[in-house]
Formats: sequence, C-alpha cells, structure tokens
Amino acid sequence: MSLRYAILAILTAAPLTGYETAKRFEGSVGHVWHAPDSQIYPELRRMEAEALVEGREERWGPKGTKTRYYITAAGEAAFRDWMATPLKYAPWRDVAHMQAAYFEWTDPESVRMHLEQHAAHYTEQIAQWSSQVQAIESHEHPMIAARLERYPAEQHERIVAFKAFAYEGLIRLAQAEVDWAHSGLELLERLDADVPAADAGD
Amino acid sequence: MSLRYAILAILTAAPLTGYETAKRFEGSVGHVWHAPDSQIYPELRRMEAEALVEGREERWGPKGTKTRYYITAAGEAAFRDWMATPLKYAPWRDVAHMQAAYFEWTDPESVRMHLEQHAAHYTEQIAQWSSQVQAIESHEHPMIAARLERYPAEQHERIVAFKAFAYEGLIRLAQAEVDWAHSGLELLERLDADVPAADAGD
DNA sequence: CGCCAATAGCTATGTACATAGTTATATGTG
DNA sequence: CACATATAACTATGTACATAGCTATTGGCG
Repeated sequence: MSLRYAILAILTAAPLTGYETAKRFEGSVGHVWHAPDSQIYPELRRMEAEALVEGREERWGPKGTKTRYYITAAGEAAFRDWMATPLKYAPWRDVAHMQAAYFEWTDPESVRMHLEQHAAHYTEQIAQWSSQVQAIESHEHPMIAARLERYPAEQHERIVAFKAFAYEGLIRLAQAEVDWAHSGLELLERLDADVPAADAGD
Repeated sequence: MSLRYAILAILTAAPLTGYETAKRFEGSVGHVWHAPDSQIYPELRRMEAEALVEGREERWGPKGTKTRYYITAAGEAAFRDWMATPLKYAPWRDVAHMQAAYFEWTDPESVRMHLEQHAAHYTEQIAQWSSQVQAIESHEHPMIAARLERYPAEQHERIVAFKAFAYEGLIRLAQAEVDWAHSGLELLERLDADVPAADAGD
C-alpha cells in the first residue's frame, strides 16, 4: 500500500503518464521509492477507480495516445491523511547482516569478498543519493523544479529541505553500512592473526 | 530464498523442531532474521524433500509427537555454497524515509510525531540488539552455548565474533536512524522559526 | 482437578514484489 | 529511408511475506 502514497506524492509535483511514473520508480537511479511496472499500472487504475487520480487522454503523434494522471482533491486528502498517520514498522530483515553472523562457515577470502562487495554497493548508493541531494538543493531536480513552479514561494524552503532531509537519512544509513563493512575487514584481520583458516564443522 | 539459508544456519547450532524454529524467527525479539509460520513449515518440508534436512520424530508426552530437524551433509554443503556466493542487493525501499520527503504535506505536530516515533522505534531496536550482543559475548545466548558445545575450541572466537559483528552492524543502522530523526526535529525547529505552519497546496 | 499458557504443527487467504516478456508508436540519427 | 532507442502501455507468472486462524497435546499453577 505504500506504493499508492508514493505515486500520490509524486503527482503532487506534476501530472505524469504511467510510463513517466514507472520511470520515477525505476530501481536503478537512486530514488526514494521503487516499484515494478506490474505494480504501477494496476495501482494507477485502482486509484482512478477510487477517484484519487484522474486520467486524461492526450494525443501522442498522429496515431498514438497517452494517459496523463492528475491527482484529484480526494487524492490530496488521502495523501494528507496518510502523511498524518503513524507508520507501522515491519520487522527488520537484511540478508547481508544475517549472512555475516555465520561468516565462520566460509573461508576468509569469501568473507573479504562479501565485505568489499557490501562496501562497494553502499559507496555507490551514497554517490547516487548524494547526487540526488545536489540536484534537490540546486533546484535542478525536475520534480523540485516542478514543485517550486507550482507552489507559493513561502513553501519552497520546506519543499526543498524535507527532500534533502530524506536523502540525507539514506546517506547516513549507507555510510553506516560502509563503516560496518570496513570494521568487518579489520575484525577479519584480527581473527586471521589468531588462527589460520580452520572452518567450523570440519 | 534467504529463509532457507537462515534455517540451515540455525540448524548448524542444534537440531530444532518446527515450533522451535518458528520461535527463533519470531519478529518481536530482535533476531537477525524473521519469517512467519506460513513460510517456515512448508520450507522445512521442501528442505526435507531435497535432503538438506532430516526430520526425526520424537515422543512428546504419552500421546504427542514432535519432529526434530537435523541438518544433513548436503544441507551443510548447500549452506557453505551460499556463504561463498555474492549477494544480490535489492533496491532500497523504506517507507519512513519516503514519507519524510513529503513532510511539507502535513502539519509540524504530525512531523514531530513521526520523527519521535521513528527515534523511539529504533531506540527500542538498539536495546533489543544490544541485549543480543551481551548474550552473545557472555556466551549465555542459547544458540551460542549450543555452538560452543558442538564445535572445537579454536573456532569459538570466530563463532562469537561474527555474530556480535552482525548485530553491531544492525545497531549502527539503528543509531543512524535515531540520529537522523533527531536531526529532523532540529530541522523542524529551524523551519518553524522561519515560517509558521503554511501547508503546501492550500 | 481445572484452567490457562505453552508447545506442536500447521493452513488459508490476500498483498507485495521480482522477473520477464509483449505490442504499438514516435523520434532521432546516420 | 532505415534502424535503434525511447516512449507508451501493459500482462503473465512465480516468489516472498503478512495476517489470521485452526486443532491437539502437554505442563504448570492455584
């Protein structure tokens, strides 16, 4: 159900086609939410059925059409309601930490590979999210530009500040993951100095 | 598929019944993985069908029975294979950070409520995970005790160190979330000092 | 002895997500 | 003009997870 509010949220910036919405939720460019097409198109239709969005058909070239979705007053109200509703926190679940708990079941080279991969992954995330923050703060991010055009100037500071704040939180998490992986490499060195590779269970 | 390896992992400490396994994966007491019963029992059966575990029936009182699952040699091999396999990182997805990006759509009291709830949630997680670390390092954690009884002394340091390491990573993440929420409360104060509660879109 | 909670073993149902693929049209470039 | 990529709109299928509930037996406590 979070996808619904993520869609409503981006429609408060500007109306979008299904394809543009899917582009915003593509998992590879550092956005704050993700979803596959197979969730997005049906959800847009359900929201349209509930009058949270209104789809207006536009011409696209001489023979094509596209549907652009506008958030409705009911959609804004639903979004505001959700924005005032306490969140339900799911239990934490993370494969990398779970696997790390059992590193004694593999050789130090594999442990090193996992930790280096983990650091590399989150270093890349930091780069992606940092570039989002830069685009937000410079107002060059297209959704920011759209919002600043649409809403009165006295709201601009909050609009920009909260998006930067959200990404800064993600960057903090990613930095904690990088630091944790590095501390794991140090732990590995300490453990290797103690006992050479004697695997558990052998 | 991660559940399978989480189950194999805990069976390397000691054989468990389905119910005991489900207890280890209960979402409310700070473990490193979680799963509902509806996943655990079918997965145990699939793993038994694939000879990764062996279920042995035991008597339970005069009329009851229980099945205790033992990891097999094939199960250990599959677990080692997974422990040496690079992980696939899913795109990050987190409702609290997504919602924070749009805090301008609600009033400062709701923003404060969200941030305080976020800090409280992760403060509680830190307490739970810290108590896991204490139990691990004091060797009073039942799974640790089982492992130290089962495996040779030269492996004990690694067994303990890697589990503590995994939880320390989770604690770092939780601390980053608490710090982020606190920095959000500070941001909120700065924004409130600038402009009183003018909501976007009104 | 009765009652309640724990132990034990599940299933049904629905939602969220991953992956892969499809057809049609438009646009830009060489 | 031809070709490749982007835009546009999806669906099919399978896995992961959430929630709620079920029956049976044992054990502890008042």
